[in-house]
Amino acid sequence: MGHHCCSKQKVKRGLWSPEEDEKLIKHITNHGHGCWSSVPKLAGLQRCGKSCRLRWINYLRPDLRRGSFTEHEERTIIDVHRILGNRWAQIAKHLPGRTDNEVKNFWNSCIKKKLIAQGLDPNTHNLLSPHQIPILNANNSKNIDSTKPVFSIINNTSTQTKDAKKVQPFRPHSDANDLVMSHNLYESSLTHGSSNLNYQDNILGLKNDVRYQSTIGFSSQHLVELERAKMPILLPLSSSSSQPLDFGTAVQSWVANSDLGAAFEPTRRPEAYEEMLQPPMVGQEFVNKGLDLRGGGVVQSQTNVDMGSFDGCNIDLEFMEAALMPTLYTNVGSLDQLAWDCN
DNA sequence: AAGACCCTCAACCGCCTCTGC
DNA sequence: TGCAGAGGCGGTTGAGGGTCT
Repeated sequence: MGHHCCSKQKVKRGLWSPEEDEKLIKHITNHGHGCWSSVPKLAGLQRCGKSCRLRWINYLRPDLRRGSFTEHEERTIIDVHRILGNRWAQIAKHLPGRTDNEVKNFWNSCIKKKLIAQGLDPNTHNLLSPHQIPILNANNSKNIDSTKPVFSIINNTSTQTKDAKKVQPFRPHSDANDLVMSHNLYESSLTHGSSNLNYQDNILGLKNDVRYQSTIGFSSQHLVELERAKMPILLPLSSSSSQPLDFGTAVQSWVANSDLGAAFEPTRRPEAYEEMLQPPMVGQEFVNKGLDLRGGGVVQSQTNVDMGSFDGCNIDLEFMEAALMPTLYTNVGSLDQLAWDCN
Protein backbone atom coordinates (compact mmCIF):
# COMPACT_ATOMS: atom_id res chain seq x y z
CA MET A 1 0.00 0.00 0.00
CA GLY A 2 1.33 3.41 -0.91
CA HIS A 3 1.68 6.34 1.36
CA HIS A 4 -1.24 8.74 1.53
CA CYS A 5 0.76 11.33 -0.40
CA CYS A 6 0.62 9.17 -3.48
CA SER A 7 -2.10 6.64 -2.80
CA LYS A 8 -4.17 7.91 -5.69
CA GLN A 9 -1.37 7.52 -8.18
CA LYS A 10 0.01 4.43 -9.76
CA VAL A 11 3.52 4.39 -8.38
CA LYS A 12 6.57 2.35 -9.14
CA ARG A 13 8.34 0.68 -6.26
CA GLY A 14 11.64 -1.01 -5.61
CA LEU A 15 15.07 -0.15 -6.88
CA TRP A 16 15.60 3.00 -8.87
CA SER A 17 16.79 2.77 -12.44
CA PRO A 18 19.59 5.01 -13.76
CA GLU A 19 17.00 6.76 -15.91
CA GLU A 20 14.87 7.58 -12.91
CA ASP A 21 17.91 8.84 -11.03
CA GLU A 22 18.79 11.03 -13.95
CA LYS A 23 15.31 12.53 -14.10
CA LEU A 24 15.32 13.26 -10.39
CA ILE A 25 18.79 14.80 -10.41
CA LYS A 26 17.93 16.92 -13.41
CA HIS A 27 14.74 18.17 -11.87
CA ILE A 28 16.20 19.03 -8.50
CA THR A 29 19.31 20.57 -9.99
CA ASN A 30 17.22 22.85 -12.17
CA HIS A 31 14.28 23.61 -9.90
CA GLY A 32 15.10 22.45 -6.38
CA HIS A 33 12.84 19.90 -4.77
CA GLY A 34 10.23 22.32 -3.39
CA CYS A 35 7.26 20.33 -2.19
CA TRP A 36 8.28 16.69 -2.41
CA SER A 37 4.80 15.47 -3.15
CA SER A 38 4.84 17.45 -6.37
CA VAL A 39 8.30 16.30 -7.46
CA PRO A 40 7.25 13.02 -9.11
CA LYS A 41 4.79 14.78 -11.41
CA LEU A 42 7.14 17.63 -12.25
CA ALA A 43 10.10 15.33 -12.78
CA GLY A 44 8.10 12.84 -14.83
CA LEU A 45 8.51 10.00 -12.39
CA GLN A 46 6.04 7.28 -11.46
CA ARG A 47 7.19 7.44 -7.86
CA CYS A 48 5.85 8.50 -4.52
CA GLY A 49 7.07 11.90 -3.31
CA LYS A 50 8.50 10.29 -0.23
CA SER A 51 10.37 7.81 -2.34
CA CYS A 52 11.89 10.69 -4.33
CA ARG A 53 12.88 12.47 -1.17
CA LEU A 54 14.50 9.35 0.25
CA ARG A 55 16.33 8.60 -2.96
CA TRP A 56 17.71 12.12 -3.11
CA ILE A 57 18.68 12.38 0.55
CA ASN A 58 20.19 8.92 0.87
CA TYR A 59 21.76 8.43 -2.50
CA LEU A 60 21.73 11.23 -5.05
CA ARG A 61 22.62 14.31 -3.04
CA PRO A 62 25.92 15.68 -4.31
CA ASP A 63 27.38 16.25 -0.86
CA LEU A 64 27.18 12.62 0.16
CA ARG A 65 30.31 10.89 1.24
CA ARG A 66 30.42 7.37 -0.13
CA GLY A 67 32.60 4.49 0.86
CA SER A 68 33.52 2.69 4.03
CA PHE A 69 33.30 4.34 7.40
CA THR A 70 36.63 5.39 8.82
CA GLU A 71 37.82 4.36 12.24
CA HIS A 72 37.19 7.88 13.46
CA GLU A 73 33.64 7.84 12.12
CA GLU A 74 33.04 4.51 13.79
CA ARG A 75 34.34 5.85 17.09
CA THR A 76 32.15 8.89 16.71
CA ILE A 77 29.06 6.79 16.07
CA ILE A 78 29.71 4.67 19.13
CA ASP A 79 30.36 7.67 21.33
CA VAL A 80 27.34 9.62 20.21
CA HIS A 81 25.13 6.56 20.28
CA ARG A 82 26.17 5.98 23.85
CA ILE A 83 24.66 9.34 24.66
CA LEU A 84 21.76 9.66 22.28
CA GLY A 85 20.72 6.07 21.68
CA ASN A 86 19.14 5.09 18.36
CA ARG A 87 18.65 8.64 17.19
CA TRP A 88 20.24 7.99 13.85
CA ALA A 89 19.41 11.33 12.32
CA GLN A 90 21.05 13.13 15.23
CA ILE A 91 24.07 10.88 15.08
CA ALA A 92 24.38 11.40 11.33
CA LYS A 93 24.56 15.15 11.86
CA HIS A 94 27.93 14.58 13.49
CA LEU A 95 29.21 12.79 10.39
CA PRO A 96 29.34 15.12 7.41
CA GLY A 97 28.18 13.45 4.22
CA ARG A 98 26.64 10.47 5.96
CA THR A 99 22.94 9.75 6.17
CA ASP A 100 20.87 8.42 9.03
CA ASN A 101 20.10 5.33 6.98
CA GLU A 102 23.77 4.70 6.33
CA VAL A 103 24.67 5.11 10.00
CA LYS A 104 21.80 2.87 11.04
CA ASN A 105 22.81 0.16 8.59
CA PHE A 106 26.43 0.38 9.65
CA TRP A 107 25.40 0.11 13.27
CA ASN A 108 23.16 -2.87 12.73
CA SER A 109 25.47 -4.77 10.43
CA CYS A 110 28.80 -4.01 12.02
CA ILE A 111 29.14 -2.00 15.20
CA LYS A 112 26.49 -3.83 17.15
CA LYS A 113 28.21 -7.13 16.58
CA LYS A 114 31.57 -5.69 17.50
CA LEU A 115 30.23 -4.38 20.78
CA ILE A 116 28.60 -7.68 21.62
CA ALA A 117 31.82 -9.46 20.77
CA GLN A 118 33.55 -7.15 23.23
CA GLY A 119 31.03 -8.10 25.87
CA LEU A 120 29.21 -4.80 25.72
CA ASP A 121 25.49 -4.28 25.56
CA PRO A 122 25.02 -2.27 22.35
CA ASN A 123 22.04 -0.52 23.83
CA THR A 124 23.47 0.67 27.12
CA HIS A 125 27.17 0.34 26.27
CA ASN A 126 27.63 -1.29 29.65
CA LEU A 127 29.22 -4.64 30.20
CA LEU A 128 26.87 -7.47 29.52
CA SER A 129 26.14 -9.67 32.48
CA PRO A 130 27.54 -13.18 32.10
CA HIS A 131 24.13 -14.72 31.46
CA GLN A 132 23.47 -12.39 28.54
CA ILE A 133 26.63 -13.18 26.62
CA PRO A 134 25.88 -16.81 25.74
CA ILE A 135 22.37 -15.83 24.71
CA LEU A 136 23.67 -13.17 22.38
CA ASN A 137 26.37 -15.39 20.98
CA ALA A 138 23.81 -18.10 20.42
CA ASN A 139 21.79 -15.62 18.46
CA ASN A 140 24.40 -15.86 15.77
CA SER A 141 23.67 -19.51 15.36
CA LYS A 142 20.71 -20.88 13.47
CA ASN A 143 19.24 -22.32 16.67
CA ILE A 144 17.93 -18.91 17.63
CA ASP A 145 15.35 -16.95 15.73
CA SER A 146 17.65 -14.42 14.12
CA THR A 147 14.71 -12.22 13.16
CA LYS A 148 14.38 -11.20 16.79
CA PRO A 149 15.97 -7.89 17.57
CA VAL A 150 19.03 -8.18 19.76
CA PHE A 151 17.49 -6.05 22.44
CA SER A 152 14.41 -8.15 22.75
CA ILE A 153 16.68 -11.07 23.41
CA ILE A 154 18.53 -9.14 26.09
CA ASN A 155 15.27 -8.41 27.80
CA ASN A 156 13.66 -11.72 26.98
CA THR A 157 10.50 -10.22 25.60
CA SER A 158 9.88 -8.10 22.57
CA THR A 159 7.12 -6.22 24.32
CA GLN A 160 9.68 -4.79 26.70
CA THR A 161 11.52 -3.32 23.77
CA LYS A 162 8.37 -1.66 22.58
CA ASP A 163 7.53 -0.31 25.99
CA ALA A 164 11.04 0.95 26.44
CA LYS A 165 10.49 3.25 23.49
CA LYS A 166 7.88 5.16 25.39
CA VAL A 167 9.54 8.05 27.13
CA GLN A 168 8.05 8.46 30.53
CA PRO A 169 7.53 11.95 31.89
CA PHE A 170 10.41 12.90 34.08
CA ARG A 171 9.60 13.40 37.72
CA PRO A 172 12.38 14.97 39.70
CA HIS A 173 13.21 13.87 43.17
CA SER A 174 12.64 16.57 45.70
CA ASP A 175 15.59 15.96 47.95
CA ALA A 176 19.13 16.38 46.80
CA ASN A 177 20.15 18.79 44.12
CA ASP A 178 23.47 17.35 43.16
CA LEU A 179 24.36 16.38 39.67
CA VAL A 180 27.47 14.63 40.69
CA MET A 181 26.39 11.54 42.55
CA SER A 182 28.46 8.94 44.19
CA HIS A 183 29.65 6.33 41.82
CA ASN A 184 28.79 3.88 44.56
CA LEU A 185 25.15 4.67 44.10
CA TYR A 186 25.45 3.92 40.44
CA GLU A 187 27.19 0.65 41.09
CA SER A 188 24.67 -0.14 43.76
CA SER A 189 21.87 0.37 41.30
CA LEU A 190 23.55 -2.04 38.93
CA THR A 191 23.95 -4.57 41.71
CA HIS A 192 20.32 -4.31 42.54
CA GLY A 193 19.38 -4.81 38.96
CA SER A 194 17.89 -1.52 37.96
CA SER A 195 17.11 -1.51 34.29
CA ASN A 196 19.64 0.38 32.27
CA LEU A 197 17.29 0.34 29.35
CA ASN A 198 14.62 2.11 31.32
CA TYR A 199 17.21 4.36 32.80
CA GLN A 200 18.39 5.50 29.44
CA ASP A 201 14.85 6.16 28.37
CA ASN A 202 14.28 8.16 31.48
CA ILE A 203 17.31 10.19 30.64
CA LEU A 204 15.68 10.88 27.31
CA GLY A 205 12.58 11.86 29.20
CA LEU A 206 14.67 14.16 31.26
CA LYS A 207 16.12 15.61 28.11
CA ASN A 208 12.66 16.30 26.83
CA ASP A 209 11.96 18.12 30.02
CA VAL A 210 15.12 20.11 29.56
CA ARG A 211 14.11 21.07 26.10
CA TYR A 212 10.50 21.84 26.49
CA GLN A 213 9.50 22.32 30.05
CA SER A 214 12.08 23.20 32.54
CA THR A 215 14.80 25.47 33.58
CA ILE A 216 17.92 23.76 34.67
CA GLY A 217 18.54 24.50 38.28
CA PHE A 218 22.06 23.56 39.13
CA SER A 219 23.08 24.84 42.49
CA SER A 220 26.39 26.56 42.89
CA GLN A 221 29.78 24.93 43.03
CA HIS A 222 28.78 21.82 41.23
CA LEU A 223 31.43 20.09 39.31
CA VAL A 224 30.58 18.32 36.17
CA GLU A 225 33.10 15.82 35.10
CA LEU A 226 33.22 15.16 31.43
CA GLU A 227 34.34 11.65 31.94
CA ARG A 228 34.28 10.75 28.30
CA ALA A 229 37.17 13.02 27.53
CA LYS A 230 40.55 11.43 27.25
CA MET A 231 41.76 13.85 29.86
CA PRO A 232 38.78 14.41 32.13
CA ILE A 233 38.27 17.98 33.12
CA LEU A 234 36.34 19.20 36.09
CA LEU A 235 34.17 22.05 34.97
CA PRO A 236 33.22 24.58 37.55
CA LEU A 237 29.57 25.38 37.05
CA SER A 238 27.90 28.02 39.06
CA SER A 239 24.52 29.65 39.08
CA SER A 240 26.05 32.84 40.34
CA SER A 241 27.98 33.47 37.14
CA SER A 242 31.15 33.54 39.13
CA GLN A 243 33.22 31.55 36.73
CA PRO A 244 31.47 31.54 33.39
CA LEU A 245 34.61 32.22 31.46
CA ASP A 246 36.28 29.28 33.13
CA PHE A 247 33.47 27.13 31.90
CA GLY A 248 33.92 28.22 28.32
CA THR A 249 37.65 27.82 28.57
CA ALA A 250 37.29 24.42 30.13
CA VAL A 251 34.92 23.29 27.42
CA GLN A 252 37.27 24.59 24.77
CA SER A 253 40.09 22.70 26.39
CA TRP A 254 37.98 19.61 26.65
CA VAL A 255 37.04 19.77 23.01
CA ALA A 256 40.65 20.27 22.05
CA ASN A 257 41.81 17.30 24.08
CA SER A 258 38.97 14.97 23.34
CA ASP A 259 38.56 12.81 20.33
CA LEU A 260 34.88 13.48 20.81
CA GLY A 261 35.27 17.12 20.09
CA ALA A 262 34.44 16.89 16.43
CA ALA A 263 31.48 14.69 17.16
CA PHE A 264 29.93 17.10 19.58
CA GLU A 265 30.58 20.25 17.74
CA PRO A 266 27.20 21.78 17.07
CA THR A 267 26.19 21.34 13.50
CA ARG A 268 22.96 23.26 13.36
CA ARG A 269 24.20 26.46 14.87
CA PRO A 270 27.95 26.56 14.62
CA GLU A 271 27.86 30.16 15.74
CA ALA A 272 26.46 29.05 19.08
CA TYR A 273 29.60 27.11 19.67
CA GLU A 274 31.64 30.19 18.96
CA GLU A 275 29.44 32.24 21.26
CA MET A 276 29.95 29.70 23.97
CA LEU A 277 33.64 30.41 23.97
CA GLN A 278 33.19 34.15 24.19
CA PRO A 279 33.09 36.15 27.41
CA PRO A 280 29.67 35.95 28.97
CA MET A 281 26.74 38.14 28.28
CA VAL A 282 25.27 39.67 31.34
CA GLY A 283 22.07 41.36 32.42
CA GLN A 284 20.33 43.33 29.78
CA GLU A 285 22.18 41.61 26.99
CA PHE A 286 20.37 38.43 27.86
CA VAL A 287 17.06 40.19 27.82
CA ASN A 288 17.91 41.83 24.52
CA LYS A 289 18.49 38.41 23.05
CA GLY A 290 15.19 37.17 24.39
CA LEU A 291 16.72 34.76 26.85
CA ASP A 292 15.23 33.60 30.07
CA LEU A 293 17.41 34.10 33.08
CA ARG A 294 15.71 31.84 35.56
CA GLY A 295 17.88 29.39 37.39
CA GLY A 296 21.43 28.62 36.54
CA GLY A 297 20.76 27.36 33.07
CA VAL A 298 18.35 28.63 30.52
CA VAL A 299 16.41 27.02 27.77
CA GLN A 300 14.55 29.00 25.23
CA SER A 301 11.00 28.42 24.17
CA GLN A 302 9.78 25.22 22.63
CA THR A 303 9.99 26.58 19.13
CA ASN A 304 13.61 27.54 19.45
CA VAL A 305 15.53 24.95 21.32
CA ASP A 306 18.78 25.20 19.47
CA MET A 307 20.42 27.37 21.98
CA GLY A 308 20.47 27.32 25.71
CA SER A 309 22.67 29.33 27.95
CA PHE A 310 24.59 28.55 31.03
CA ASP A 311 25.82 31.12 33.41
CA GLY A 312 26.39 33.63 30.72
CA CYS A 313 27.89 31.24 28.24
CA ASN A 314 25.65 30.50 25.35
CA ILE A 315 25.67 26.84 24.58
CA ASP A 316 24.18 24.90 21.79
CA LEU A 317 21.76 22.73 23.65
CA GLU A 318 22.80 19.60 21.89
CA PHE A 319 26.35 20.31 22.88
CA MET A 320 25.23 20.75 26.44
CA GLU A 321 23.32 17.50 26.34
CA ALA A 322 26.28 15.78 24.85
CA ALA A 323 28.47 17.13 27.58
CA LEU A 324 26.12 16.36 30.41
CA MET A 325 24.57 13.08 29.47
CA PRO A 326 27.66 10.95 30.00
CA THR A 327 28.02 12.51 33.40
CA LEU A 328 24.44 11.82 34.30
CA TYR A 329 24.70 8.39 32.88
CA THR A 330 27.81 7.58 34.79
CA ASN A 331 27.11 9.19 38.07
CA VAL A 332 23.43 8.78 38.60
CA GLY A 333 22.12 5.37 39.28
CA SER A 334 18.43 5.98 39.11
CA LEU A 335 16.01 8.79 38.74
CA ASP A 336 15.34 8.66 42.44
CA GLN A 337 18.88 9.76 43.00
CA LEU A 338 18.79 12.51 40.44
CA ALA A 339 17.92 15.93 41.55
CA TRP A 340 16.40 18.24 39.08
CA ASP A 341 14.73 21.53 39.52
CA CYS A 342 11.85 21.79 37.12
CA ASN A 343 10.45 24.93 38.52
C1' DA B 1 29.01 -26.91 -9.26
C1' DA B 2 25.16 -25.87 -6.65
C1' DG B 3 22.38 -25.06 -2.92
C1' DA B 4 22.20 -23.07 1.70
C1' DC B 5 23.27 -19.55 4.38
C1' DC B 6 24.93 -14.93 5.57
C1' DC B 7 25.51 -10.02 5.04
C1' DT B 8 24.74 -5.50 3.34
C1' DC B 9 22.09 -1.75 2.30
C1' DA B 10 18.45 0.52 -0.54
C1' DA B 11 13.88 1.08 0.04
C1' DC B 12 9.56 0.85 2.30
C1' DC B 13 6.25 1.19 6.24
C1' DG B 14 4.05 3.30 9.83
C1' DC B 15 4.13 6.56 13.20
C1' DC B 16 5.02 11.14 14.93
C1' DT B 17 5.51 16.15 14.75
C1' DC B 18 4.94 20.37 12.56
C1' DT B 19 2.45 23.70 9.98
C1' DG B 20 -1.16 25.97 7.71
C1' DC B 21 -5.91 26.55 7.31
C1' DT C 1 -9.37 23.70 18.35
C1' DG C 2 -9.30 20.24 15.07
C1' DC C 3 -8.01 18.48 10.77
C1' DA C 4 -5.18 17.30 6.80
C1' DG C 5 -1.03 17.29 4.35
C1' DA C 6 3.93 17.26 4.34
C1' DG C 7 8.20 16.14 6.15
C1' DG C 8 11.09 13.51 9.20
C1' DC C 9 12.41 9.53 11.58
C1' DG C 10 13.35 4.72 13.34
C1' DG C 11 12.26 -0.03 12.52
C1' DT C 12 12.02 -3.47 9.25
C1' DT C 13 12.17 -5.92 4.91
C1' DG C 14 14.00 -8.24 1.08
C1' DA C 15 16.89 -8.31 -3.18
C1' DG C 16 21.16 -9.41 -4.52
C1' DG C 17 25.82 -10.50 -3.98
C1' DG C 18 29.26 -13.06 -1.35
C1' DT C 19 30.77 -17.06 1.29
C1' DC C 20 30.45 -21.56 3.01
C1' DT C 21 29.65 -26.47 2.78
